[in-house]
Amino acid sequence: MAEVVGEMVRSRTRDEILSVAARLFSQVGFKGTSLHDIAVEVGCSKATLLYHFDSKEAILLELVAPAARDLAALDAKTSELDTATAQEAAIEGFVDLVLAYRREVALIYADLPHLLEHPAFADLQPATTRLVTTIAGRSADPAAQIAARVLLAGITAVAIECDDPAELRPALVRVARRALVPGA
Amino acid sequence: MAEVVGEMVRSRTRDEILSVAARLFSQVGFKGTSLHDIAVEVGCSKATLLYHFDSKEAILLELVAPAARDLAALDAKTSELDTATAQEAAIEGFVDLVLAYRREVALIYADLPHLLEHPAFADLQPATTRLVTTIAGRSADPAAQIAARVLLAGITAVAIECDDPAELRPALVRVARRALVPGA
DNA sequence: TCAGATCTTGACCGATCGGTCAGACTGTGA
DNA sequence: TCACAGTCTGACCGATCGGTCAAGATCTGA
Repeated sequence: MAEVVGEMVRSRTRDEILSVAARLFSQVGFKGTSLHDIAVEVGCSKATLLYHFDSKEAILLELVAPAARDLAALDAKTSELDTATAQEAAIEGFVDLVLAYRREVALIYADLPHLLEHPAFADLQPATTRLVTTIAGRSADPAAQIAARVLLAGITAVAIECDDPAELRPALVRVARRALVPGA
Repeated sequence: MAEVVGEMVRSRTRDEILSVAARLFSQVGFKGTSLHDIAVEVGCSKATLLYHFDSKEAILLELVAPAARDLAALDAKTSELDTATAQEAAIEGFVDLVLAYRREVALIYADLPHLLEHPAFADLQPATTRLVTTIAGRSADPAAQIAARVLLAGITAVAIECDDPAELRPALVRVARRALVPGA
């Protein structure tokens, strides 16, 4: 029982560090946020941050890992479906993912070149590329690929700014279908 | 004549500073780029950079000013047109603008919150908002507004990565029309 | 009560940051 | 030749950065 309480106490500081860091990283960027900034908002010291995390970068990596993992899972899932089903599932799945992970996606978006250097995210780019292809209806037409990339980037950018995911979801799915699905 | 030669010499270093800074700012961000980084690539000293520009921030502001100005001009131009003509002109004008200023748009994109604090860019957000409305066909439907924002952000993101603007232009215009224009 | 584990911190570190300035170099026109 | 303007720079500045560490506080189980 005491172990559980200990875990909860430890989790509280650690979770608060992640929460504050996520907010600051998405507002002013990874480089625009200092350990000092995070510590002040959490109400602890820089040394506390670095007791819980190996480095500033480790905080970022821990924040974005779940979203990166779910992106890879979505890619894997849609690879197994036929073209039309996969396109629909990819559109809805992607919209749901970016709405669920708005902040994390903002971090990935802002620091993609930097994150791509990290081994943990080596598959991020290929997975994204495959997802683009799926959303383009597996079309070889360059215009369809471009359209898919426009919609993915646009959905991401708008989702990031969003306060009401439930209201936004149908509109995002609709604009993607309209732009990408034949006869939509 | 000597004045002209002097102008050319002065312009050369200054232009090179802007060119290198634009590339570095768009690759690793304003905060991710140091005066030292820029100086090393230009082949001069930090003091030379600050001889030609008042500050690091002044370099950024000078880089993005033309694009911001042309965005405002596009907004002004399309405000005077009827809805359908304005929508089409705004779509094409916006695509042309982001293709012409890919790097500068990347800088604006990455540092928007920071830039919006500067008086010179106070109208950037309102102009962008009006452009969204124009591209949405001046529709009051929130879904149309969302669709317009998705397309603007998506076109911007894809244009930034682009190597061949001439090839990309028709595809960008087409996906915007398809997503936004009734009966397209 | 006490040893050990966990959490926290102030002081400090080397490195880098944006920026300044006195002085040197170059070019020019009188 | 020389005064002046324009360009450039090395050395330096104060501030901030990411990170370390010895030590203290707290909690826990025996």
